[in-house]
Amino acid sequence: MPLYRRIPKLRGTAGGMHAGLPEYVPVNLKDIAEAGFQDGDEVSLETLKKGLMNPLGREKRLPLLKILGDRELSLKLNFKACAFSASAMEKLIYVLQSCKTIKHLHQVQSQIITHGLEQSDCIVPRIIAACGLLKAMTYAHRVFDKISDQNVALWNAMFKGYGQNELHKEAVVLFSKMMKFGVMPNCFTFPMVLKSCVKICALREGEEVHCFVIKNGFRGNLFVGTALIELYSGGRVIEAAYKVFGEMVERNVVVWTSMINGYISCGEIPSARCLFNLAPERDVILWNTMVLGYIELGNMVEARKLFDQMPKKDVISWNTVLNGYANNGDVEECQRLFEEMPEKNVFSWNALIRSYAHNGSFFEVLDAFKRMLIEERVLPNDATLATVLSACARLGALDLGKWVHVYAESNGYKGNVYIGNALIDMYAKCGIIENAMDVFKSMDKKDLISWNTIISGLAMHGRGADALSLFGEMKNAGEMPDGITFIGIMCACTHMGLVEEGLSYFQAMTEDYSIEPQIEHYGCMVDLLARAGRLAEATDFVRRMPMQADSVIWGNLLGSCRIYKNVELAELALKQLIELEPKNPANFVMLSNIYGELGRWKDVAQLKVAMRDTGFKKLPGCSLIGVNEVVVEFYSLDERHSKAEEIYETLKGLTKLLRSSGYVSDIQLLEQGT
DNA sequence: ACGACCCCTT
Repeated sequence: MPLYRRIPKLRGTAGGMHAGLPEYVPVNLKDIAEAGFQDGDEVSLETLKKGLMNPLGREKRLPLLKILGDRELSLKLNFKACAFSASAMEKLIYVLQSCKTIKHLHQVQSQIITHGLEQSDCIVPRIIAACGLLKAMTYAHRVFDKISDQNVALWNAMFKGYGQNELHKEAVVLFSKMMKFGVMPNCFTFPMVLKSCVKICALREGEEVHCFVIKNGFRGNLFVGTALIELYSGGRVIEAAYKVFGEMVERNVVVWTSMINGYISCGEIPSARCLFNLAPERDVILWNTMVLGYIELGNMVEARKLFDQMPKKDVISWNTVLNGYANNGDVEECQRLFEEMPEKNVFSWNALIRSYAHNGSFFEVLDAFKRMLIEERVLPNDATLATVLSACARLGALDLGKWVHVYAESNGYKGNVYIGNALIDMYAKCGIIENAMDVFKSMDKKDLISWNTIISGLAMHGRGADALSLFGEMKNAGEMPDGITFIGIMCACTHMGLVEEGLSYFQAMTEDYSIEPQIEHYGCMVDLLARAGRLAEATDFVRRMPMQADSVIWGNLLGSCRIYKNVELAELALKQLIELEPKNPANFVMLSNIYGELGRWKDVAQLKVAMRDTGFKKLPGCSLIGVNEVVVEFYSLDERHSKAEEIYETLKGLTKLLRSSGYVSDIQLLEQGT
């Protein structure tokens, strides 16, 4: 027990070796100091007793007095050697828990060692826990290995740390080591290890753990049972999960919830609902689970019906349905529900904002965000800022984006990967690739998305060489590229006209990285070839694709046909496009432009008729620019802006300026040619 | 000393 220290540490002049004195004596340095004693004082036991009794005779001190009894001892107080009582131990534990850096932890550890507590059952698990919070599990393992008597609590602390840090594989490996050493797990061990098995889809290992559970008689435990149900549900062996559920003698609402959740995640909603109806007790979490089940299977109507039936709703219930509407694109219902909510938290705001973003209503995203800031009841979190930044990216709202950047940094979101990634994207899309690069470089933790975002950002800005060199750095950093990475890479090659390189990256993607090319990749390759003028090869690529080319591919091909004035292929592309999207007049416009550029006015006229027959008008292209912190949208020949006249005057001036410096537009070329 | 079920992101 930590309360007791060996007597020699509290050196008494009359000797701690006094016959009959218990080997361990509780001491409390703080109390002794508080009672006015000082280091080096020689006191009789009687005095000490009186001093300690004096202030209020707190119960904590009584054991000391009891054990020391009435012996006539004279003690020389040695504060340094004198050790830790409960309160000092608590202090030490508190310090351990509040370690902010690994350096700090080392300092506390040296304290621990000075006091000879480095093997203490009470302290070591806390050290491991502190390592877990500091994401230093390798170090934790070193500490763990140095402990001679590893009890279950220590093992459990390791499992917990691994779980917290997503080191599930390590947890599972450690468990097999534990079994090999013959250490007896307890009821806390199994749920943690099983959870790690679920996380890494280690069903087989999980089954082995299940065997140990049975062997050690833990299968009646509610926590263990819940974990087993989750193991089998996660492994899509719902029958096995149900077997565990059925064999449990005692089931609480958590067990029922896990089982129902298992059916839901296996897509068996009728079974889930059946169990839901049978459940002897339904708490708000079970209701929420069932509502979410319907939502996940796309049944918003049933979800809403259940939601309306709920006897008690918490903020999560509301958010669940809110998110359902947000993800299903029902902005109106989402909005309505949001206003009705009795209590809103940051998730509620995020759902509303995301529903706008999902719907492409980016101005509303910004408005909702501003409203959130003004109302001040709920602070935005990293998810909020990431969504807002992506809206800024879409709108080109650089000023607000910059503002969010400053806000994020002054609110401690500096190390957040989501925000970092969103910032890279925002700056790239707003045209400031240097800032995107700065953000990228400043991130001390980067993930795959950070690399993908900066690579495609550079590619889009025509900085293909930088994109490709970053791809090299990415590999050096040990980050595994995925399909998205290669889209960026191929895009970079396309921009630089590096056809052969592009083709070889495409090959490497499948051969070296075993990434199965998606339609986007084929599209990139078609684009790569077509833009380089190798239209025949591009067409060939389209033919050899394992899937049907979509409108994007044909559209891009049509675009290249315009540049290289290949009418036959353009007509073929248009034919495909009309089949794929008969309602999109933009396709006609493209071919019509090609005819026009070649002076085939008869064909242009014919196409116009065909286009009119479709009955659809081409939506004019829309541009968005940020002016004085406000984003303005305008169309071709748009006169809605209050300063339209001024704008067009400026534009005219700009065009004049461009011409005087030798710029010739396509239209003029056309005029000259005919 | 240690534990389970529901809402959030690029």
